[in-house]
Amino acid sequence: MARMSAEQRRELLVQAAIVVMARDGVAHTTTRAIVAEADMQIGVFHYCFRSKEELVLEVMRTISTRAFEAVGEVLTQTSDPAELIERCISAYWQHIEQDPLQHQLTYELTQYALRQPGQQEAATAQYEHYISSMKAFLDAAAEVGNFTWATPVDVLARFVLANVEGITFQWLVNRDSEMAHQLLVVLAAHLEREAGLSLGAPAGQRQT
Amino acid sequence: MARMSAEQRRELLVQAAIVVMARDGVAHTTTRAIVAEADMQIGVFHYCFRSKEELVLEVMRTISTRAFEAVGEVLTQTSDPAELIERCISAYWQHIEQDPLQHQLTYELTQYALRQPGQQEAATAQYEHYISSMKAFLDAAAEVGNFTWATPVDVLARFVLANVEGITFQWLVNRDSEMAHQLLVVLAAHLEREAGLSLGAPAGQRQT
DNA sequence: GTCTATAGGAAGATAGAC
DNA sequence: GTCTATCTTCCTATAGAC
Repeated sequence: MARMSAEQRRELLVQAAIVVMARDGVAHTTTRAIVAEADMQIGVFHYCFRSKEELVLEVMRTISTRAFEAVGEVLTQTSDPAELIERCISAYWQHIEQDPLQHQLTYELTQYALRQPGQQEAATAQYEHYISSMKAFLDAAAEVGNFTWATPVDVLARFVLANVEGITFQWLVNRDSEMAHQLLVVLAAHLEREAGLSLGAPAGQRQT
Repeated sequence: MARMSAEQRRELLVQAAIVVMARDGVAHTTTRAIVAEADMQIGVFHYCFRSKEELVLEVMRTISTRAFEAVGEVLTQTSDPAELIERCISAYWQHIEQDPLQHQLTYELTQYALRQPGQQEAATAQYEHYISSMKAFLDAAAEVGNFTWATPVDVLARFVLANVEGITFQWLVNRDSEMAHQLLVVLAAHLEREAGLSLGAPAGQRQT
C-alpha cells in the first residue's frame, strides 16, 4: 500500500468509522470492519490509534461539530421572526431525514460514552457543544429577528435541544414523518410565543 | 439447586437481567453475568430462553410497563389543573432521580432493538405503549381538571413524551438537576397554556 | 511505515453426565 | 430439570518480518 502519514490515515479511519457505525451501529462495529471500509490492513489500526476507544472519542469530536451546521445559513435568509423559526426547524428536519442513521449514531455514541468508564466527560462535552451551538443560534435569531426570548437563552437552548432530540428520537423509532412534522409545529408555536409573537391568541379554552 | 419451574426461572432471570443491564449497560451485559446475578448456573439459561435476544425482548416488555406507573396516582389527589400538571411532572421526576440507571436502560434497549435485525418492531411497540399511556393520562387529567387540551391529545401526548424523554436524556448526561427542573417548569408552563390557563399572560415582549 | 500471523481472551450456545 | 465442561466464533491487540 502507498505510504501515507499516520495523521492522514487517522482521518480516513475516522471517516470510515462513521460510515460503518452509522450503518451497523456502534455495538456491532469492529476494528476489522473499519479498516476494511477504509481499505487498509488490520495491522494499520494500532499505529494510528492506541485503542478502539481512542478512535471512538475522535469520532465523537468529529461528528458533534456537524450536527448543527446545516441550520446556520438560514439566519441570513430572512429576518421575519416567525418565518425564521419555521425555516430553521424545517432545515434541521431536512437534515435529519436525509441521513437518519447518522443521527441515530450520535445518540448511540452518547450512551456508549456514558457507559464507558472514564468517558462520561466525552458525553458531557458533546452536550456542552450542542448547547452552546443552540445558544449562539438563538441569540443570532433574536438579533436578526429583532426580538428577545421570554425565557433566559441559557434555559431555552436546553429546552429546545431536549425537544428536538426527543422528537428526533421518537421519529427514529416509528418513522412517522407526518407526526414528527406536527410535533415540530407545536415546538415552533412555543418558540413563537417565546419570541413574543401571537400575544393575543389563546392556545385553548376552559370548559364552562 | 432446588427444582423450580422453567417459567419461574424465566421471571427471575428477567429481573436479574434488569439489574445487571441497568448497572453495566446493555452492551456489556452477558448471559454469564445474568445467571450469576440470579445465582444460577450457565447451563440454565438455554432451557429457559432460546437465545439472549429472546430474553432481551422479555426485558423490554417488562420494563416498559413500569415507566409511567408512578405518575398515575397523582390524578386522584387534586383537581386543580395547574397543580395537577405540576404534581405529575414532579412525581415523574422523583421517579427518574430515584433510579437513573433504570431509565438510561430504557433508552439503551430501544436503540439495541433498533439495531437488531427483526426487532425494530419491539422498539415501536415500546413507544406505542408509552404513547398510549401518555394519551390516557392526558385524557384523565383533562377529565379531572375539567378542561380540554388545545392540541389534539394524539399529538400532545407525543409532544410531551418527546419533551420528557429529551429532558431526561439530557439530565442523564450532565446530571444538572437544577437545570432539568427549570426545563420542566417551561414544559409545565406550555402544558398550562395548552390547558387554556394563563390566557392573558404574554410570554415575551417585542423589542422597540 | 506496512503487512501477516497469531496471541489471548471473552462471548453465546451446546453436549451429555447426573 | 440441573450442572459441568467444552465447542465455535469473533474480538482487540501485539509480535515481528519486510
